[in-house]
Amino acid sequence: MAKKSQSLEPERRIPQQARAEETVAAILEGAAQILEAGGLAAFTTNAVAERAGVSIGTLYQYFGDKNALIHAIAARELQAALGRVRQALRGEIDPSPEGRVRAMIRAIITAFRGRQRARKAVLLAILSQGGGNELLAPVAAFLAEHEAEIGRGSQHVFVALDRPQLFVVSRALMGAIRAAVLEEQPFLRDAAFEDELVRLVMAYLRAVSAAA
Amino acid sequence: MAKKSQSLEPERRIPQQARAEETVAAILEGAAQILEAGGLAAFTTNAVAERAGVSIGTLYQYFGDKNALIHAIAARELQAALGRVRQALRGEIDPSPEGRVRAMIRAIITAFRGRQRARKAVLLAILSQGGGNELLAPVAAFLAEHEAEIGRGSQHVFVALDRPQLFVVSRALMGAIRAAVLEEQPFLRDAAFEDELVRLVMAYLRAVSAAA
Amino acid sequence: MAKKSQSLEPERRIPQQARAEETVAAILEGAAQILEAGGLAAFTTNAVAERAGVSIGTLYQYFGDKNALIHAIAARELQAALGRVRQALRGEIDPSPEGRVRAMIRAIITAFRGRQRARKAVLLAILSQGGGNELLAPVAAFLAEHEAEIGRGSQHVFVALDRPQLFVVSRALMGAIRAAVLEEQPFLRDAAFEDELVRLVMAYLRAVSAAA
Amino acid sequence: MAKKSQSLEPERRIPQQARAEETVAAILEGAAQILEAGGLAAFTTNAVAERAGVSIGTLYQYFGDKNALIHAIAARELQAALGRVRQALRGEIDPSPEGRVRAMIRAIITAFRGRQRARKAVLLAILSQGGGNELLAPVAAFLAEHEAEIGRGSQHVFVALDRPQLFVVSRALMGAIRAAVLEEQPFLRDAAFEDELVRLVMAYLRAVSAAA
DNA sequence: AATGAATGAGCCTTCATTCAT
DNA sequence: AATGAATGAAGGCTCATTCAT
Repeated sequence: MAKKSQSLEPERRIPQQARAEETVAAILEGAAQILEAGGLAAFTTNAVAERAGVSIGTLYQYFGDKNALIHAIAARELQAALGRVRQALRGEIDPSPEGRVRAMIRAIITAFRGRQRARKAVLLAILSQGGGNELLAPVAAFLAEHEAEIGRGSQHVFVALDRPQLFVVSRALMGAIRAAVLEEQPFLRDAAFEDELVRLVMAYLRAVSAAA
Repeated sequence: MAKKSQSLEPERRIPQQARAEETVAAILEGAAQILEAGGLAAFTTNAVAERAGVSIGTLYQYFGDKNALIHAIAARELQAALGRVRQALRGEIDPSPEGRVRAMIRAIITAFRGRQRARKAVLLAILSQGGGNELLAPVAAFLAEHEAEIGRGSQHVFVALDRPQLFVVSRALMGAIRAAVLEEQPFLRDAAFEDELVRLVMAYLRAVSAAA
Repeated sequence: MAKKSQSLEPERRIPQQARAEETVAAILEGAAQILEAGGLAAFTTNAVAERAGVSIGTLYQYFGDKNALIHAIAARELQAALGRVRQALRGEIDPSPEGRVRAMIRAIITAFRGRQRARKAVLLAILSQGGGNELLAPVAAFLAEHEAEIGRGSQHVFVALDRPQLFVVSRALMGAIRAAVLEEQPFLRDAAFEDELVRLVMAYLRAVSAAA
Repeated sequence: MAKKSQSLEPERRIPQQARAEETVAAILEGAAQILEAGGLAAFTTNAVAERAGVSIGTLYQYFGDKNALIHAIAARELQAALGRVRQALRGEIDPSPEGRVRAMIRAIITAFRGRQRARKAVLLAILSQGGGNELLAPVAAFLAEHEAEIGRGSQHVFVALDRPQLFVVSRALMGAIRAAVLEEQPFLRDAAFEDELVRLVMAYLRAVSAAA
């Protein structure tokens, strides 16, 4: 794989017309489909272009190289996932801390369902080029933001977490979910899995607050 | 047409002479070095052979295909890592459950130093072909063995964990450590980080045992 | 892993531009030249591409694999040979059955001159993969067509031949010619040789029709 | 394939001891088995050595290169075939010309049964290197010898065939049989096939003698 | 803006052959 | 005589990328 561009955004040509945006969207969608259907092995620029119904030349008009394309889908998938989490958190009712934690975990797990292969492939591709860091930032930010929310409120069970503590919970939680995705664990959909994740987070939060 | 091999062991020829064993060792070492130096992208059979100071034909005499080679290093690296953890656990004194947990976590963190890229690359390669399951056996064995140890003793705080629970703790713990490594977090060496990990695991274990 | 193709026609891409058709023609011609010059041993995809003045990638754009290429030249050579036979049959005058048989035999012998090595190589290649059957269709069609012609006319000496009989005459005839060619027999050009072949075929046809 | 030796006989070392002869026999038998089982594609020197239960080095002690090995089996197979034909001709009873012809044809067909793949592979290999001529000598000799026999006797239906005539019948006959073998025609075992061959030869012989 | 034919570096793999033991 | 580990030239094939139209 050539290493030329690291940018998350298309670089060659910034779409300025409606048609161009459609083209970019088609390419991105085609890429996601290829990934979902055949994994990273089937993910060739030619295959993506064909699936997108676009010529290979056009693809290169919007994505400087294969890398740029991968980063673009990664970003797209990530945004979509975060959006779904945010969405899922909107409707939540149970205001207890555990209720909130569970809501968040469920939202995340849910966000990770569907197009699992594509997600896995993207993850793998990103990781294999050491470009993962940029993508973690939004996740961390999201967690921090909602962690804060959880700590707030009348019940206020939790003290605020410091940096390392925030790091540990968030990465531990994501680590478990990510592993389930990457290893294609069947219990990803089980209620028991969700329960254990809730237990993990809650136990940690309580322990931290007890120590304070 | 090539006949694909999935075995962890070299398949083509089982070394019968001293020279042959040296050759296999050289290839494995060469492979690890290439991986460490250039990651998966640089990992070509020709490069490995050259680094190992062996002809490409010789490499294929012992490893049916590129895959077999990757599996072999994966197994080797894994054994080495587990060995280092085991080693680190030997010297431990504090017999309390928390002492044991801390010892293990410290051992793992320690084991994660050196040849990180190679380890990462191997992991990626294995994961990207879905062939990882076979490699889990030794890990499971190791965990079972030490879980038993941990659960032993007068205090006996913990009940045995079931499959999903084991998955959650282990992956959460590894997820946090891995993230710290990959993101090159400075607090990787801090005692505070270790403390939080211990807190996480202990809190979870207590919560599980309390629920039982 | 490559996906094997058995089709007689280029499969990868059906030429849609004039340039593409030229390219395919160039490849086919290059392949025939390589075969003629160096036989099957020299027939490597790289050599063909180079001789054709085309990149190896381009070759594979039109021929899924080496096999597809061989089948394509085989089909081409066969068509050409049949064409020459057909051509040679045009000018014939003597309308008697023997006259027709002789015309055909002479046409075949004539058709066997030039690019002999290429023809031989193609034949060998096809046979060595057992894929020859598909190529028999045109030959069968040709024979049927001309057999009908021969059987026509007032004299109507011949009954239609059944499958084994057709096989026997055609292969016997071709066997004798082929042997003469391969062994480079000097009498290949003698009228006497042609006479004997005619005698062989006529005698057989008469025997069959007498038995019916 | 390297082109070094064209000799029919092992060249490196002429077996002078019983053990050596056994070794050569084992290699030849192994080669025939490999050919029968996997065709020309599976016929690698290493595979032959292994099947023969001999080291690759030993194989090269007796056969200078792969070619020499192929020629050796070809010669062996040919001798065996001729032997079987001779054998089959011994017991023949029907002394009529047609009886003799049929006996010979049946003997030849019979000789071609069994190990068809090996025979085919050998034939192909020989032909593809243009080295076939040397192998024809024994066949020609055999045919001449027996042709004479057939023409002899009280009934004496046939005049002696001249060179081109002998060539035509023999090659036509062999051509039909060879084609049936190479194309793996199922009717190779049918009585009808034999009948047609007999008809072909007899018709030709009668035509020649009638003309004389 | 788009097309798609063309490119070619380079990968994986095979297998005939050698030679030290 | 025999062994078998080692060799390495060479072949088939892929795929990211370019550029003339």
